[in-house]
Amino acid sequence: MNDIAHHIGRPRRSSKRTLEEAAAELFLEQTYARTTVDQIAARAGVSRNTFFNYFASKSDVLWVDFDETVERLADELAASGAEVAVMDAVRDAIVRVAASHPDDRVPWALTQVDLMGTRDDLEASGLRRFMKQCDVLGSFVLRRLGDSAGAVLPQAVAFSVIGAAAAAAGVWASAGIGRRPLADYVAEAIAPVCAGFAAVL
Amino acid sequence: MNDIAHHIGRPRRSSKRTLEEAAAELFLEQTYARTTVDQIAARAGVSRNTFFNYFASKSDVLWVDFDETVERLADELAASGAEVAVMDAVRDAIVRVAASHPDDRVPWALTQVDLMGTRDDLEASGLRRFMKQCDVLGSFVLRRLGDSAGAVLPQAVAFSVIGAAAAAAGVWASAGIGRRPLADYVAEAIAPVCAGFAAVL
DNA sequence: TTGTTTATTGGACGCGGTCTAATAACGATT
DNA sequence: AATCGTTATTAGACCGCGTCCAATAAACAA
Repeated sequence: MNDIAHHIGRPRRSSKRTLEEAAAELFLEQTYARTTVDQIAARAGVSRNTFFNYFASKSDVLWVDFDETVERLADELAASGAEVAVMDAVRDAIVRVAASHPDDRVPWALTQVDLMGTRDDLEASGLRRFMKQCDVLGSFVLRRLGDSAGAVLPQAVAFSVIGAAAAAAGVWASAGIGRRPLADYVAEAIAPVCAGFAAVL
Repeated sequence: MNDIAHHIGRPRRSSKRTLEEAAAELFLEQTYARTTVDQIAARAGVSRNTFFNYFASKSDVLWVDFDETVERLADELAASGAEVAVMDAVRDAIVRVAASHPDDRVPWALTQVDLMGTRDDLEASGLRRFMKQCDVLGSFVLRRLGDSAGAVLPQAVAFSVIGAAAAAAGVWASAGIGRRPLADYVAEAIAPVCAGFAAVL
């Protein structure tokens, strides 16, 4: 994952960051849809196949910032003690993850959605990440509650809380310069959801 | 949209239903991922281009049932009177839409997700529908609340409620034979979310 | 020098999706 | 019956994403 520590074998010629920056330039010039993988690779000075060596798909380059911060959700959840109520643990973990996101890094995916009507693979990559977070959160809630809550509620918690957080991220991204920190938006969005579930769990 | 009433021009040789049934057979035989558009068209007795004449994309064939029922959400929302509280209107509208769904029709999209790890375009089509419902619901909440609720809450309502409903649909789909009606799952999932927002709006 | 490991590269392929132009099948008009 | 307008189907070409494989290049180690 890191760019350092390659003691053996041929050294890397490029990096995720390099490719992301090359892609970012092209996205600004001609939008995401009109930018081909060949162009990104060419501007980064590597071949097309090398691009796929760093990213599994073209759209993955839109989510590097997002992926880096949201990877920590599982850790934050695991770090919560069993004495704190489930929904409080959920809310605090998500807000902490949001707070750890650098204020100036807006994932490209969120800006390009507004720019043009959300292309296919962009949506694919978005839902993949959405579902992944739901998996993480849903299994946590299921562990904490056991079978007592039935099959629906844990899933409902996961989908609605992550959904509210996604909505907050969207508003945050489109708020432009002068926006408040991401964690503020997220906290406002998920607090009612968590409160609602806390009342029935 | 309907298959009838083509008084002028060349009559249609196929229909969405025909193509969907041809696709369903192939999906059962070899899963969604391993089925090509050419195969679907061939089994339905038409050319590949004709398929795209009925569906905008391969994955759209997975959602015909879903699309048909969920198209009514906007109407249900519009039919609600201004005297009923916002979140009550939202909850009732969604439950009514869910109740109108025939119990035996499980959208292919929901079954194929379990079957194999959710292919790209399947996810793309899923998020497209998710976002569309969020648009419908979000603009309704915005109309009802005006600017008083800020920018985040209406979006948060839309995303979390639709998210909860999607979770319910997923549980419903994977519950197999003997499951309760879809509306039961949906009502259980979205009630806490609606209650949570009702407390702060 | 030789071997090992890893990264890069080129080339080919399949598939989804778009586009255009040609054609086929209908009703209506003359 | 011949013609016209309308709509559906079709063939064909094209682009771009993503995958696969074999060849090569660049490092280190023995």
